[in-house]
Amino acid sequence: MAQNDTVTRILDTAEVLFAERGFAETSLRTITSKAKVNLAAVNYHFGSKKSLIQAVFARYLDPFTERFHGALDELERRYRGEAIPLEELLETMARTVLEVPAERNSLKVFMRLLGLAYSQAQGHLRRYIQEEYGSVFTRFTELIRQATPELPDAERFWRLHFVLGTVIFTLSGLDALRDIAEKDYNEHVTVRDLVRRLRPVVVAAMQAPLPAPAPAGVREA
Amino acid sequence: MAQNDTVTRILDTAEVLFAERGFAETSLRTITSKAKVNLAAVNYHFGSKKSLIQAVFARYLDPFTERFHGALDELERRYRGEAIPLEELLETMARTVLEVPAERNSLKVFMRLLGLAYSQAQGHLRRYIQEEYGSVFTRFTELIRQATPELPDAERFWRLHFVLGTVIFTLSGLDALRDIAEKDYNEHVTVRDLVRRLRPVVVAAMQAPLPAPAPAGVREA
DNA sequence: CCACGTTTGAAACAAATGTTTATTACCGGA
DNA sequence: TCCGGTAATAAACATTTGTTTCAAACGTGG
Repeated sequence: MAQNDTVTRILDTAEVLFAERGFAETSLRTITSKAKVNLAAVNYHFGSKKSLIQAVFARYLDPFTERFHGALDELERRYRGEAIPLEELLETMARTVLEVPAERNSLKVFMRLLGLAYSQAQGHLRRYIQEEYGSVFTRFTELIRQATPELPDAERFWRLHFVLGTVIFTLSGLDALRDIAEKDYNEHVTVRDLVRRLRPVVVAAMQAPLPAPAPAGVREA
Repeated sequence: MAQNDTVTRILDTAEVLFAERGFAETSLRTITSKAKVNLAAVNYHFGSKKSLIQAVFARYLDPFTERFHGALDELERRYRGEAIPLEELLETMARTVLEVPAERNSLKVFMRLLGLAYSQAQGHLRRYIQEEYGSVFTRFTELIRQATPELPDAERFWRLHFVLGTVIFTLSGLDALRDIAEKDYNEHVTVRDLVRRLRPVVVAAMQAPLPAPAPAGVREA
């Protein structure tokens, strides 16, 4: 029991500090002192700081992928081979992302961590996430493909990343943006609120008219 | 001349390393050894690592703001008090962003730095950029406001950042994404090409229907 | 050519970091 | 009760970090 308590307290403290300051900017001493555990406990229970970072992500992503696979199973069952509508897919994705951390009231922490996973260098983290959780993303993009047959493959590829950029960028900079929004528009912004605002924008982006064809013969370095 | 050479070589090296690995993950020793200058040169010429980071940004943002102000002057002259169309404003922004680093073939570095400025903690950097370059952004958003009178202020604020996220995320990760796109779709992607694809998506995002009103009484931590 | 302010250089500094090492405390099963 | 391994603790370790120091080299104006 004592061991579990120490492990949990380290994870709880680490995820908050990581989300607030990033990985390199958060020392093990800051984590352990705030968590009221011994410094060596991190290396004892997790092996290294890198492993601790991965464990922080696993605690969110493991239940997420499980639920998301389940939700996609359910969708495929419901639509029996027919293409699942785009809105339905995006909605399911959003709902699952919101569900998992809601159980611990840590939605904004999870969002910020996702942002950090992309923006911070941390090659080991990207590799870990890709290897451990890449398959669910592949499955999702394949369903998106079936939902948007009118889009050329390359166009869909780029638009998915456009949209991904919107979501990740906004959520990873949420704290700073929230401060401005609160000051300028006197509006308290929750993550849920942001998702509500994101929905029509993301749909519109995916369904935007195709770009004008590329002018021929134009070369660039 | 030798002094200028040292300063320039530090800045050239630092901006590349910062863009690749982030600020905290790039040590002064890595910078100075790669730039073939003495370690103490950074503190001598810039005072501190923080100031070096700011100087890296200033080298891009100074010419950018100058050009952008000029371009906006020209637009306002052309439209003489009437609201400038949204597309025109976005087009001008895009053109200016592309122009400045194009002179040094460093678009992706510039974009990546912009992304880091948002995502990395670095409170001093955000403060510096806000104080030094906030006015040109304020001017731009005011023109955007006049171009989209149908949008509530808060909604426009968030959509601008959604769009900013799309652009910065895509262009800063251009190399990696380009590789995938080339491999999977056998398509060589230029920056111009990407801007062409971005245009309808950005416009659609700004003009998307308003989100459903927030459910009342829902609170969140 | 000299003198003086500027720049470079090698070395040292203090502080902080992740990790390891022994030692002690704990605690459930024989 | 005593033994076993597991966990917690304090201390030390080896690196790495940004910064400072001070002497040497440089170069330019008199």
